[in-house]
Amino acid sequence: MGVTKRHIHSMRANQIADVAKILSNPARVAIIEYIGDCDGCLCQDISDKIRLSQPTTSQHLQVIKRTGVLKSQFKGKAQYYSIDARKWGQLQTLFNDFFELTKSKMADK
Amino acid sequence: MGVTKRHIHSMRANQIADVAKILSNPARVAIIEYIGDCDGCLCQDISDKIRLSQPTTSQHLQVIKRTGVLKSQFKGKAQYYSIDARKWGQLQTLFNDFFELTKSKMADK
DNA sequence: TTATTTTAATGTAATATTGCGATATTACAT
DNA sequence: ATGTAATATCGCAATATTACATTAAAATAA
Repeated sequence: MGVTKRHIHSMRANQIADVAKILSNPARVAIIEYIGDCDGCLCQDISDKIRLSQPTTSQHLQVIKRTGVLKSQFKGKAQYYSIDARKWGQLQTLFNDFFELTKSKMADK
Repeated sequence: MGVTKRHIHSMRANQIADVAKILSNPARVAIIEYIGDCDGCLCQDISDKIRLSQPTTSQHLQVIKRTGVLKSQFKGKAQYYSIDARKWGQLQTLFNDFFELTKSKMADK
């Protein structure tokens, strides 16, 4: 078939999967790492840095953007990307809670 | 093209992507949640619980197993799955470090 | 042995993802 | 208006993923 049956799972499971999907490609991980390094950076810079073409880089940026974790600020024709700290913290909490909950279940046994 | 260019990224970026890939499907998140609930459970039980066919469930279990986070113990014909607490802790650390590092970079700005 | 139960493997179909070239769009400068 | 630079979008080819039916294998029970 090939299509994920989202509707049969809990909202929480889908939520975690959605966030994990952002990080499930090394290019996107590298992009996030790089954006952290520079104080607002351009698509072209990111593209050069991670050594993927501009269209590919732009596409990955859109994927990350969809989750609301990316902010972008226009300065003329250029667009400076940065990470939304508040949203980033939320994702961290979501993940960490999942890891902790699973761990605490194990401790009971 | 369609194939991820792993080789152009850092080992760390690939590592994070590999772990995230496990959690990037809600069925696998649900499986991990359920395995936490029961003290060792069968493939068939998991399949019933998450409402996916036995082959599909088995396949997802293999994907999770590849990362070493799943333990399985045979008792006769049945195979009881459980989560390796030590490995689970390692994955949590990997993720949390990544989130923290990215966050700390933001704080500098 | 044979039957049953449980899990894994195989084959197949549908869909999603990845990456790029070509092109479009956007914003500014001249 | 025209040129230039930075991004985004489109369309494609290659590959990966998802899900299931069927079949095989392994272990036990009868």
